[in-house]
Amino acid sequence: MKLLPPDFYTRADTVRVARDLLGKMLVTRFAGKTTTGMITETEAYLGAADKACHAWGWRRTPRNEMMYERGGVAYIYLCYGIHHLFNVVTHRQGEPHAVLVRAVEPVEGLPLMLRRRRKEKVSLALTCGPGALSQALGLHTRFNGTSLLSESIFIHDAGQKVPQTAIGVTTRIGVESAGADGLLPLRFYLKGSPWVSHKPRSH
DNA sequence: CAAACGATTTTCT
DNA sequence: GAAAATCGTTTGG
Repeated sequence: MKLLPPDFYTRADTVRVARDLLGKMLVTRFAGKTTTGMITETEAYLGAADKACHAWGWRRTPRNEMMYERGGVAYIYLCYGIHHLFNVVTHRQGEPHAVLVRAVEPVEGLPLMLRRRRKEKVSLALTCGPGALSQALGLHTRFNGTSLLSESIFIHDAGQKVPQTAIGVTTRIGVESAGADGLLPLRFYLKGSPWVSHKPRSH
């Protein structure tokens, strides 16, 4: 198994990291129970210059503190009082960039995912959407700051090839209030995969 | 200290 | 398609 190395995450090009994360395996292992999802959809958040980013204008609060860490740790925060959103912190320490994981394809530990989601049957709703996949994989805010090379949360390359031409690009979801930055093409997904939170527009 | 607000999901009409 | 659910964080007085 090829664990993604530290320098995968510390790169300054967060867009590149967001693209490279597609097709990789996101694994959680809590109390010996493993769940795995293949990453199918991501969004890049580009630090102080990005109005849609929590760290826009170098805003620094207890919540977004982890974004300022060296790339390679998890930034998990509570959204709408209900949903735990999982981000991969990128770039060097002091540069608050991150990649939001918005959807995965279930790979391993399906029964546990179903139990966590309180669902009977596997469906797209199981792991499509940032709040949904986090719940399925047990990614709770209590794991905020956890290393992505740890025993409990890690990402590995299972050999899935993703050529750049297989990646779809759109604007990010739910950041309309960020003005022009809300229109930047920073959402990436595996073309043709049903495991994405919003279907690409058809003509 | 009070009040508004989410990088969403689910349910109901 | 609209609206509720739900609460920690952030902001303003």
